[in-house]
Amino acid sequence: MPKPTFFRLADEKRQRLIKAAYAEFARVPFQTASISNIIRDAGIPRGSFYQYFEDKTDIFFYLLDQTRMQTTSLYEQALRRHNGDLFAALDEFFNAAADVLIEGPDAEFYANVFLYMDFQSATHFSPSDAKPPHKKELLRTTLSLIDRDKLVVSSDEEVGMLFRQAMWIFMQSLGHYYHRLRNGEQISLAQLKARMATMLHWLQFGAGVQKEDLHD
Amino acid sequence: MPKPTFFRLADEKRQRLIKAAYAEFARVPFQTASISNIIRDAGIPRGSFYQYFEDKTDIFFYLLDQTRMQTTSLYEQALRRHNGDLFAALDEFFNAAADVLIEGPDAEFYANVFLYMDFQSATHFSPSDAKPPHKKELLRTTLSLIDRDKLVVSSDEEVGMLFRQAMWIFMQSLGHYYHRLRNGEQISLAQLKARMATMLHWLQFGAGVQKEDLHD
DNA sequence: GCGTATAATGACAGTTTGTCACATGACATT
DNA sequence: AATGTCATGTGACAAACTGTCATTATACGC
Repeated sequence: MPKPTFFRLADEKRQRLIKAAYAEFARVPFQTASISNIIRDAGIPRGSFYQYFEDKTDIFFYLLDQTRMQTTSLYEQALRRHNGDLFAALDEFFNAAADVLIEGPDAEFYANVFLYMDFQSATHFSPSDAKPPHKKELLRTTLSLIDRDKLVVSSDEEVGMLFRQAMWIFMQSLGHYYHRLRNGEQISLAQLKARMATMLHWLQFGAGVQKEDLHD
Repeated sequence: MPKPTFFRLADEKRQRLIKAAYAEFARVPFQTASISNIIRDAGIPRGSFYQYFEDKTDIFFYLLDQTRMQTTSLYEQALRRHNGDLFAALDEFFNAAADVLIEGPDAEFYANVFLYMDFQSATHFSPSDAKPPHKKELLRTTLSLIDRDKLVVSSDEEVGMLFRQAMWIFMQSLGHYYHRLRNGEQISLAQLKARMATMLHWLQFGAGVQKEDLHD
Protein backbone atom coordinates (compact mmCIF):
# COMPACT_ATOMS: atom_id res chain seq x y z
CA MET A 1 0.00 0.00 0.00
CA PRO A 2 1.21 3.50 -0.81
CA LYS A 3 2.21 5.55 2.21
CA PRO A 4 -0.13 8.28 3.46
CA THR A 5 2.10 10.97 1.99
CA PHE A 6 1.26 9.74 -1.48
CA PHE A 7 -2.42 10.47 -1.04
CA ARG A 8 -1.71 13.96 0.20
CA LEU A 9 0.19 14.81 -2.96
CA ALA A 10 -1.00 17.48 -5.36
CA ASP A 11 -3.20 15.84 -7.98
CA GLU A 12 -1.00 16.84 -10.86
CA LYS A 13 2.11 15.35 -9.31
CA ARG A 14 0.38 12.16 -8.31
CA GLN A 15 -1.04 11.66 -11.77
CA ARG A 16 2.35 12.25 -13.33
CA LEU A 17 3.83 9.52 -11.19
CA ILE A 18 1.02 7.09 -11.87
CA LYS A 19 1.23 7.72 -15.57
CA ALA A 20 4.97 7.15 -15.63
CA ALA A 21 4.54 3.92 -13.69
CA TYR A 22 1.91 2.62 -16.08
CA ALA A 23 4.23 3.43 -18.97
CA GLU A 24 7.16 1.60 -17.44
CA PHE A 25 5.14 -1.50 -16.57
CA ALA A 26 3.67 -1.44 -20.07
CA ARG A 27 7.13 -1.19 -21.62
CA VAL A 28 8.61 -4.23 -19.89
CA PRO A 29 7.52 -6.98 -17.51
CA PHE A 30 7.49 -6.31 -13.80
CA GLN A 31 10.80 -8.02 -13.13
CA THR A 32 12.61 -5.84 -15.63
CA ALA A 33 10.84 -2.58 -14.86
CA SER A 34 12.98 -0.13 -12.93
CA ILE A 35 12.15 2.57 -10.45
CA SER A 36 14.88 4.66 -12.00
CA ASN A 37 12.94 4.87 -15.24
CA ILE A 38 9.70 5.74 -13.51
CA ILE A 39 11.15 8.63 -11.56
CA ARG A 40 13.09 9.92 -14.55
CA ASP A 41 9.90 9.93 -16.60
CA ALA A 42 7.87 11.54 -13.87
CA GLY A 43 10.60 14.03 -13.04
CA ILE A 44 10.52 13.10 -9.40
CA PRO A 45 13.58 12.72 -7.18
CA ARG A 46 14.59 9.30 -6.01
CA GLY A 47 14.11 10.02 -2.33
CA SER A 48 10.58 11.22 -2.94
CA PHE A 49 9.56 7.96 -4.53
CA TYR A 50 10.47 6.11 -1.39
CA GLN A 51 8.42 8.56 0.59
CA TYR A 52 5.35 7.45 -1.35
CA PHE A 53 5.92 3.74 -1.89
CA GLU A 54 7.73 0.91 -0.21
CA ASP A 55 9.21 -0.41 -3.40
CA LYS A 56 8.44 -1.52 -6.94
CA THR A 57 5.97 -4.17 -5.81
CA ASP A 58 4.06 -1.61 -3.84
CA ILE A 59 3.37 0.74 -6.73
CA PHE A 60 2.72 -2.13 -9.12
CA PHE A 61 -0.03 -3.64 -7.03
CA TYR A 62 -1.44 -0.22 -6.38
CA LEU A 63 -1.96 0.19 -10.13
CA LEU A 64 -3.41 -3.28 -10.36
CA ASP A 65 -5.82 -2.65 -7.53
CA GLN A 66 -7.17 0.37 -9.37
CA THR A 67 -8.61 -1.79 -12.13
CA ARG A 68 -9.47 -4.65 -9.87
CA MET A 69 -11.99 -2.43 -8.22
CA GLN A 70 -13.70 -1.84 -11.55
CA THR A 71 -13.82 -5.48 -12.53
CA THR A 72 -14.95 -6.59 -9.11
CA SER A 73 -18.11 -4.62 -9.50
CA LEU A 74 -18.69 -6.01 -12.98
CA TYR A 75 -18.53 -9.48 -11.49
CA GLU A 76 -20.88 -8.72 -8.67
CA GLN A 77 -23.42 -7.21 -11.05
CA ALA A 78 -23.30 -10.27 -13.28
CA LEU A 79 -23.76 -12.57 -10.32
CA ARG A 80 -26.82 -10.70 -9.14
CA ARG A 81 -28.33 -10.45 -12.59
CA HIS A 82 -28.09 -14.21 -13.01
CA ASN A 83 -29.50 -14.94 -9.57
CA GLY A 84 -26.34 -16.55 -8.28
CA ASP A 85 -25.78 -18.81 -11.26
CA LEU A 86 -21.97 -18.95 -11.05
CA PHE A 87 -21.23 -20.18 -14.52
CA ALA A 88 -23.61 -17.82 -16.24
CA ALA A 89 -22.13 -14.93 -14.27
CA LEU A 90 -18.57 -15.97 -15.04
CA ASP A 91 -19.33 -16.20 -18.72
CA GLU A 92 -20.74 -12.71 -18.79
CA PHE A 93 -18.00 -11.34 -16.59
CA PHE A 94 -15.21 -12.81 -18.68
CA ASN A 95 -16.55 -11.15 -21.79
CA ALA A 96 -17.04 -7.79 -20.15
CA ALA A 97 -13.66 -7.84 -18.43
CA ALA A 98 -11.90 -8.88 -21.62
CA ASP A 99 -13.33 -5.83 -23.34
CA VAL A 100 -11.99 -3.55 -20.65
CA LEU A 101 -8.58 -5.16 -20.46
CA ILE A 102 -7.99 -5.53 -24.17
CA GLU A 103 -9.60 -2.50 -25.69
CA GLY A 104 -8.87 -0.10 -22.87
CA PRO A 105 -5.93 2.32 -22.87
CA ASP A 106 -3.71 0.15 -20.68
CA ALA A 107 -3.75 -2.98 -22.80
CA GLU A 108 0.03 -3.17 -22.95
CA PHE A 109 0.22 -2.94 -19.20
CA TYR A 110 -2.18 -5.85 -18.86
CA ALA A 111 -0.28 -7.82 -21.44
CA ASN A 112 2.72 -7.75 -19.14
CA VAL A 113 0.54 -8.53 -16.17
CA PHE A 114 -1.01 -11.62 -17.69
CA LEU A 115 2.06 -12.88 -19.44
CA TYR A 116 4.41 -12.54 -16.52
CA MET A 117 2.36 -12.76 -13.36
CA ASP A 118 3.47 -15.65 -11.17
CA PHE A 119 1.28 -18.30 -9.56
CA GLN A 120 1.59 -16.93 -6.08
CA SER A 121 0.39 -13.51 -7.16
CA ALA A 122 -2.24 -14.96 -9.45
CA THR A 123 -3.70 -16.98 -6.64
CA HIS A 124 -3.81 -14.18 -4.16
CA PHE A 125 -3.78 -11.29 -6.54
CA SER A 126 -1.91 -9.09 -4.15
CA PRO A 127 1.60 -9.28 -2.74
CA SER A 128 1.90 -12.18 -0.38
CA ASP A 129 3.01 -10.16 2.61
CA ALA A 130 0.33 -7.50 2.32
CA LYS A 131 -2.45 -7.27 4.80
CA PRO A 132 -5.64 -8.58 3.24
CA PRO A 133 -7.21 -5.26 2.22
CA HIS A 134 -9.75 -6.61 -0.20
CA LYS A 135 -7.79 -9.76 -0.81
CA LYS A 136 -10.18 -12.52 -1.68
CA GLU A 137 -12.88 -9.95 -2.16
CA LEU A 138 -14.11 -11.66 -5.31
CA LEU A 139 -14.20 -14.94 -3.47
CA ARG A 140 -16.17 -13.50 -0.59
CA THR A 141 -18.68 -12.00 -3.00
CA THR A 142 -18.95 -15.37 -4.65
CA LEU A 143 -19.55 -17.24 -1.41
CA SER A 144 -22.34 -14.95 -0.38
CA LEU A 145 -24.17 -14.68 -3.69
CA ILE A 146 -23.97 -18.00 -5.49
CA ASP A 147 -26.72 -20.55 -5.79
CA ARG A 148 -25.03 -23.72 -4.63
CA ASP A 149 -27.83 -25.95 -5.90
CA LYS A 150 -26.44 -25.46 -9.36
CA LEU A 151 -22.96 -26.66 -8.38
CA VAL A 152 -21.37 -29.91 -7.37
CA VAL A 153 -19.56 -28.57 -4.34
CA SER A 154 -19.63 -29.64 -0.74
CA SER A 155 -17.91 -26.82 1.12
CA ASP A 156 -16.74 -23.22 0.97
CA GLU A 157 -13.26 -24.57 0.44
CA GLU A 158 -14.43 -26.28 -2.72
CA VAL A 159 -16.19 -23.17 -3.94
CA GLY A 160 -12.85 -21.40 -3.59
CA MET A 161 -11.09 -24.09 -5.59
CA LEU A 162 -13.69 -23.93 -8.30
CA PHE A 163 -13.56 -20.18 -8.43
CA ARG A 164 -9.78 -20.17 -8.81
CA GLN A 165 -9.98 -22.74 -11.53
CA ALA A 166 -12.34 -20.44 -13.39
CA MET A 167 -10.18 -17.39 -12.84
CA TRP A 168 -7.21 -19.24 -14.19
CA ILE A 169 -9.13 -19.89 -17.38
CA PHE A 170 -9.58 -16.18 -17.68
CA MET A 171 -6.00 -15.21 -16.95
CA GLN A 172 -4.47 -17.97 -18.99
CA SER A 173 -6.64 -17.04 -21.95
CA LEU A 174 -5.61 -13.41 -21.77
CA GLY A 175 -2.00 -14.53 -21.56
CA HIS A 176 -2.55 -16.69 -24.61
CA TYR A 177 -4.11 -13.81 -26.48
CA TYR A 178 -1.29 -11.39 -25.75
CA HIS A 179 1.29 -14.03 -26.51
CA ARG A 180 -0.18 -14.54 -29.94
CA LEU A 181 -0.48 -10.84 -30.51
CA ARG A 182 3.14 -10.16 -29.64
CA ASN A 183 4.31 -12.92 -31.93
CA GLY A 184 2.43 -11.27 -34.76
CA GLU A 185 -0.03 -14.15 -35.06
CA GLN A 186 -3.58 -13.41 -35.98
CA ILE A 187 -6.02 -13.52 -33.11
CA SER A 188 -9.26 -11.67 -32.63
CA LEU A 189 -11.16 -10.67 -29.55
CA ALA A 190 -13.91 -13.01 -30.70
CA GLN A 191 -11.52 -15.94 -30.79
CA LEU A 192 -10.37 -15.12 -27.30
CA LYS A 193 -13.94 -15.10 -26.06
CA ALA A 194 -14.66 -18.38 -27.78
CA ARG A 195 -11.65 -19.91 -26.12
CA MET A 196 -12.77 -18.78 -22.69
CA ALA A 197 -16.28 -20.04 -23.34
CA THR A 198 -15.04 -23.46 -24.38
CA MET A 199 -12.86 -23.88 -21.35
CA LEU A 200 -15.55 -22.62 -19.03
CA HIS A 201 -18.04 -25.01 -20.63
CA TRP A 202 -15.72 -27.92 -19.94
CA LEU A 203 -15.47 -26.90 -16.34
CA GLN A 204 -19.24 -26.70 -16.06
CA PHE A 205 -20.30 -29.81 -17.97
CA GLY A 206 -17.12 -31.84 -18.20
CA ALA A 207 -14.62 -32.49 -20.95
CA GLY A 208 -14.89 -36.24 -20.56
CA VAL A 209 -17.66 -38.22 -22.15
CA GLN A 210 -20.40 -38.50 -19.52
CA LYS A 211 -21.39 -41.68 -17.80
CA GLU A 212 -24.90 -41.34 -19.17
CA ASP A 213 -23.58 -41.22 -22.71
CA LEU A 214 -22.16 -44.69 -22.34
CA HIS A 215 -25.49 -46.35 -21.60
CA ASP A 216 -26.21 -47.37 -25.20
CA MET B 1 20.70 -24.19 -23.40
CA PRO B 2 24.13 -24.46 -21.79
CA LYS B 3 27.02 -23.81 -24.15
CA PRO B 4 29.06 -26.76 -25.44
CA THR B 5 31.92 -25.92 -23.09
CA PHE B 6 29.73 -26.77 -20.14
CA PHE B 7 29.29 -30.35 -21.27
CA ARG B 8 33.04 -30.78 -21.77
CA LEU B 9 33.72 -29.82 -18.18
CA ALA B 10 35.25 -32.27 -15.72
CA ASP B 11 32.43 -34.11 -13.96
CA GLU B 12 33.41 -32.89 -10.53
CA LYS B 13 33.41 -29.27 -11.55
CA ARG B 14 30.13 -29.53 -13.41
CA GLN B 15 28.45 -31.21 -10.46
CA ARG B 16 29.74 -28.54 -8.12
CA LEU B 17 28.18 -25.86 -10.27
CA ILE B 18 24.87 -27.67 -10.62
CA LYS B 19 24.68 -28.30 -6.92
CA ALA B 20 25.36 -24.65 -6.12
CA ALA B 21 22.70 -23.58 -8.60
CA TYR B 22 20.10 -25.90 -7.09
CA ALA B 23 20.95 -24.52 -3.67
CA GLU B 24 20.56 -20.93 -4.76
CA PHE B 25 17.26 -21.53 -6.54
CA ALA B 26 16.04 -23.45 -3.52
CA ARG B 27 17.05 -20.63 -1.20
CA VAL B 28 15.13 -17.89 -3.00
CA PRO B 29 12.78 -17.48 -5.97
CA PHE B 30 14.22 -17.19 -9.43
CA GLN B 31 13.91 -13.41 -9.60
CA THR B 32 15.91 -12.95 -6.42
CA ALA B 33 18.50 -15.64 -7.04
CA SER B 34 21.90 -14.27 -8.01
CA ILE B 35 24.66 -15.60 -10.16
CA SER B 36 27.11 -14.07 -7.75
CA ASN B 37 25.94 -16.45 -5.04
CA ILE B 38 26.10 -19.47 -7.29
CA ILE B 39 29.66 -18.89 -8.39
CA ARG B 40 30.82 -18.03 -4.89
CA ASP B 41 29.33 -21.29 -3.64
CA ALA B 42 30.76 -23.30 -6.48
CA GLY B 43 34.13 -21.58 -6.27
CA ILE B 44 34.07 -20.72 -9.94
CA PRO B 45 35.20 -17.43 -11.42
CA ARG B 46 32.63 -15.09 -12.86
CA GLY B 47 33.98 -15.21 -16.38
CA SER B 48 33.80 -18.98 -16.42
CA PHE B 49 30.13 -19.00 -15.62
CA TYR B 50 29.40 -16.99 -18.71
CA GLN B 51 31.45 -19.44 -20.71
CA TYR B 52 29.00 -22.17 -19.71
CA PHE B 53 25.65 -20.39 -19.63
CA GLU B 54 24.01 -17.42 -21.29
CA ASP B 55 22.56 -16.10 -18.08
CA LYS B 56 20.49 -16.95 -15.03
CA THR B 57 17.51 -18.08 -17.09
CA ASP B 58 19.69 -20.46 -19.03
CA ILE B 59 20.96 -22.41 -16.04
CA PHE B 60 17.57 -22.35 -14.33
CA PHE B 61 15.77 -23.98 -17.21
CA TYR B 62 18.59 -26.43 -17.61
CA LEU B 63 17.94 -27.64 -14.08
CA LEU B 64 14.22 -27.73 -14.72
CA ASP B 65 14.64 -29.75 -17.88
CA GLN B 66 16.56 -32.38 -15.97
CA THR B 67 13.49 -33.36 -14.00
CA ARG B 68 11.08 -32.74 -16.80
CA MET B 69 12.61 -35.61 -18.61
CA GLN B 70 11.82 -37.93 -15.71
CA THR B 71 8.23 -36.83 -15.35
CA THR B 72 7.60 -36.92 -19.09
CA SER B 73 8.26 -40.62 -19.12
CA LEU B 74 6.00 -41.17 -16.12
CA TYR B 75 3.20 -39.50 -18.05
CA GLU B 76 3.75 -41.49 -21.18
CA GLN B 77 3.75 -44.74 -19.24
CA ALA B 78 0.49 -43.85 -17.55
CA LEU B 79 -1.10 -42.94 -20.85
CA ARG B 80 -0.14 -46.27 -22.39
CA ARG B 81 -1.20 -48.29 -19.36
CA HIS B 82 -4.65 -46.71 -19.50
CA ASN B 83 -5.01 -47.21 -23.25
CA GLY B 84 -5.15 -43.54 -24.02
CA ASP B 85 -7.71 -42.62 -21.37
CA LEU B 86 -6.52 -39.06 -20.74
CA PHE B 87 -8.20 -38.46 -17.42
CA ALA B 88 -7.20 -41.79 -15.95
CA ALA B 89 -3.63 -41.19 -17.05
CA LEU B 90 -3.56 -37.67 -15.66
CA ASP B 91 -4.84 -38.85 -12.34
CA GLU B 92 -2.15 -41.46 -12.06
CA PHE B 93 0.52 -39.11 -13.34
CA PHE B 94 -0.36 -36.33 -10.92
CA ASN B 95 0.01 -38.64 -7.99
CA ALA B 96 3.29 -40.09 -9.14
CA ALA B 97 4.76 -36.73 -10.04
CA ALA B 98 3.68 -35.21 -6.75
CA ASP B 99 5.60 -37.95 -4.94
CA VAL B 100 8.74 -37.14 -6.87
CA LEU B 101 8.46 -33.39 -6.53
CA ILE B 102 7.48 -33.28 -2.89
CA GLU B 103 9.36 -36.12 -1.30
CA GLY B 104 12.45 -35.89 -3.48
CA PRO B 105 15.65 -34.11 -2.44
CA ASP B 106 14.91 -30.92 -4.36
CA ALA B 107 11.53 -30.13 -2.83
CA GLU B 108 12.58 -26.60 -1.85
CA PHE B 109 13.70 -25.92 -5.37
CA TYR B 110 10.33 -27.00 -6.73
CA ALA B 111 8.56 -24.95 -4.12
CA ASN B 112 10.13 -21.85 -5.62
CA VAL B 113 9.38 -23.12 -9.11
CA PHE B 114 5.69 -23.64 -8.50
CA LEU B 115 5.14 -20.63 -6.32
CA TYR B 116 6.87 -18.14 -8.53
CA MET B 117 6.71 -19.45 -12.07
CA ASP B 118 4.95 -17.02 -14.38
CA PHE B 119 2.17 -17.79 -16.85
CA GLN B 120 4.31 -17.46 -19.90
CA SER B 121 6.80 -19.99 -18.60
CA ALA B 122 4.09 -22.22 -17.23
CA THR B 123 2.42 -22.40 -20.58
CA HIS B 124 5.53 -23.17 -22.51
CA PHE B 125 7.63 -24.56 -19.73
CA SER B 126 10.80 -23.28 -21.28
CA PRO B 127 12.15 -19.78 -21.84
CA SER B 128 10.14 -18.00 -24.44
CA ASP B 129 13.02 -17.27 -26.76
CA ALA B 130 14.50 -20.74 -26.71
CA LYS B 131 14.31 -23.00 -29.68
CA PRO B 132 11.70 -25.67 -29.09
CA PRO B 133 13.95 -28.54 -28.00
CA HIS B 134 11.33 -30.73 -26.44
CA LYS B 135 8.96 -27.87 -25.93
CA LYS B 136 5.43 -29.17 -26.03
CA GLU B 137 6.78 -32.67 -25.81
CA LEU B 138 4.10 -33.68 -23.34
CA LEU B 139 1.48 -32.25 -25.63
CA ARG B 140 2.78 -34.12 -28.62
CA THR B 141 2.79 -37.36 -26.65
CA THR B 142 -0.77 -36.63 -25.65
CA LEU B 143 -1.94 -35.97 -29.18
CA SER B 144 -0.55 -39.21 -30.45
CA LEU B 145 -1.64 -41.52 -27.64
CA ILE B 146 -5.04 -40.38 -26.39
CA ASP B 147 -8.36 -41.99 -27.11
CA ARG B 148 -10.45 -39.09 -28.35
CA ASP B 149 -13.69 -41.02 -28.09
CA LYS B 150 -13.56 -40.46 -24.38
CA LEU B 151 -13.30 -36.70 -24.71
CA VAL B 152 -15.52 -33.86 -25.83
CA VAL B 153 -12.99 -32.24 -28.13
CA SER B 154 -13.18 -31.35 -31.78
CA SER B 155 -9.60 -30.53 -32.72
CA ASP B 156 -5.95 -30.80 -31.77
CA GLU B 157 -6.16 -27.21 -30.68
CA GLU B 158 -8.82 -28.13 -28.17
CA VAL B 159 -6.83 -31.09 -26.92
CA GLY B 160 -4.04 -28.63 -26.23
CA MET B 161 -6.35 -26.33 -24.32
CA LEU B 162 -7.69 -29.20 -22.28
CA PHE B 163 -4.24 -30.50 -21.54
CA ARG B 164 -3.06 -27.10 -20.33
CA GLN B 165 -6.08 -26.75 -18.14
CA ALA B 166 -5.19 -30.06 -16.55
CA MET B 167 -1.55 -29.13 -16.12
CA TRP B 168 -2.56 -25.94 -14.44
CA ILE B 169 -4.52 -27.94 -11.90
CA PHE B 170 -1.34 -29.78 -11.13
CA MET B 171 0.91 -26.75 -10.89
CA GLN B 172 -1.57 -24.65 -9.00
CA SER B 173 -2.12 -27.45 -6.50
CA LEU B 174 1.59 -27.81 -5.88
CA GLY B 175 1.82 -24.05 -5.44
CA HIS B 176 -1.03 -24.25 -2.96
CA TYR B 177 0.66 -27.04 -1.07
CA TYR B 178 3.97 -25.23 -0.77
CA HIS B 179 2.23 -22.01 0.14
CA ARG B 180 0.51 -23.71 3.03
CA LEU B 181 3.65 -25.43 4.08
CA ARG B 182 5.68 -22.22 4.20
CA ASN B 183 3.01 -20.50 6.22
CA GLY B 184 3.26 -23.26 8.77
CA GLU B 185 -0.26 -24.50 8.06
CA GLN B 186 -1.00 -28.17 8.25
CA ILE B 187 -1.24 -29.92 4.93
CA SER B 188 -0.50 -33.49 4.02
CA LEU B 189 0.49 -35.11 0.78
CA ALA B 190 -2.83 -36.96 0.90
CA GLN B 191 -4.74 -33.69 1.07
CA LEU B 192 -2.81 -32.39 -1.90
CA LYS B 193 -3.71 -35.47 -3.89
CA ALA B 194 -7.34 -35.19 -2.89
CA ARG B 195 -7.36 -31.61 -4.08
CA MET B 196 -5.93 -32.50 -7.44
CA ALA B 197 -8.39 -35.35 -7.81
CA THR B 198 -11.36 -33.11 -7.04
CA MET B 199 -10.33 -30.48 -9.55
CA LEU B 200 -9.56 -33.05 -12.19
CA HIS B 201 -12.92 -34.69 -11.56
CA TRP B 202 -14.65 -31.38 -12.16
CA LEU B 203 -12.83 -30.97 -15.41
CA GLN B 204 -13.84 -34.45 -16.49
CA PHE B 205 -17.45 -34.57 -15.38
CA GLY B 206 -18.32 -30.95 -14.76
CA ALA B 207 -18.71 -28.83 -11.65
CA GLY B 208 -22.14 -27.63 -12.66
CA VAL B 209 -25.26 -29.67 -12.09
CA GLN B 210 -25.83 -31.62 -15.29
CA LYS B 211 -28.70 -31.03 -17.65
CA GLU B 212 -29.90 -34.57 -17.06
CA ASP B 213 -30.12 -33.94 -13.35
CA LEU B 214 -32.73 -31.26 -13.92
CA HIS B 215 -35.26 -33.53 -15.61
CA ASP B 216 -37.24 -34.41 -12.48
C1' DG C 1 7.71 35.86 13.74
C1' DC C 2 8.55 31.24 15.73
C1' DG C 3 8.55 26.38 16.22
C1' DT C 4 7.34 21.98 14.96
C1' DA C 5 5.82 18.44 12.00
C1' DT C 6 5.87 17.05 7.31
C1' DA C 7 7.95 16.61 2.87
C1' DA C 8 11.70 17.09 -0.73
C1' DT C 9 16.15 16.07 -2.30
C1' DG C 10 20.25 13.98 -4.28
C1' DA C 11 24.63 12.13 -2.99
C1' DC C 12 26.12 7.71 -1.58
C1' DA C 13 27.17 2.87 -0.36
C1' DG C 14 26.25 -1.61 -1.58
C1' DT C 15 24.99 -5.05 -5.12
C1' DT C 16 24.58 -7.19 -9.25
C1' DT C 17 25.30 -8.11 -14.13
C1' DG C 18 27.69 -9.02 -18.46
C1' DT C 19 32.07 -8.09 -20.94
C1' DC C 20 36.72 -8.08 -22.29
C1' DA C 21 41.65 -8.18 -22.60
C1' DC C 22 44.79 -11.17 -21.17
C1' DA C 23 46.69 -15.59 -19.08
C1' DT C 24 46.92 -20.46 -19.17
C1' DG C 25 46.70 -25.05 -20.82
C1' DA C 26 46.38 -28.97 -24.19
C1' DC C 27 47.87 -30.83 -28.10
C1' DA C 28 49.41 -31.51 -32.89
C1' DT C 29 53.13 -30.49 -36.13
C1' DT C 30 57.53 -29.73 -37.28
C1' DA D 1 62.14 -29.20 -27.76
C1' DA D 2 60.05 -25.31 -30.19
C1' DT D 3 56.10 -23.38 -32.22
C1' DG D 4 51.43 -22.37 -33.40
C1' DT D 5 46.63 -22.81 -32.56
C1' DC D 6 42.51 -23.37 -30.44
C1' DA D 7 39.75 -23.90 -26.24
C1' DT D 8 39.33 -22.45 -21.65
C1' DG D 9 40.17 -19.83 -17.34
C1' DT D 10 40.21 -15.41 -14.90
C1' DG D 11 39.16 -11.23 -12.46
C1' DA D 12 39.04 -6.28 -13.03
C1' DC D 13 35.68 -3.14 -14.71
C1' DA D 14 31.84 -0.21 -16.43
C1' DA D 15 27.12 0.33 -16.17
C1' DA D 16 22.88 0.01 -13.88
C1' DC D 17 19.97 -0.20 -10.08
C1' DT D 18 18.32 -0.10 -5.24
C1' DG D 19 17.33 1.75 -0.70
C1' DT D 20 19.03 5.11 2.81
C1' DC D 21 20.06 9.23 5.17
C1' DA D 22 21.64 13.67 6.47
C1' DT D 23 20.25 17.95 5.13
C1' DT D 24 17.25 21.49 3.36
C1' DA D 25 12.74 23.37 2.35
C1' DT D 26 7.84 24.11 3.23
C1' DA D 27 3.50 24.64 5.63
C1' DC D 28 0.80 25.63 9.34
C1' DG D 29 -0.77 26.67 14.13
C1' DC D 30 -0.04 30.06 17.61
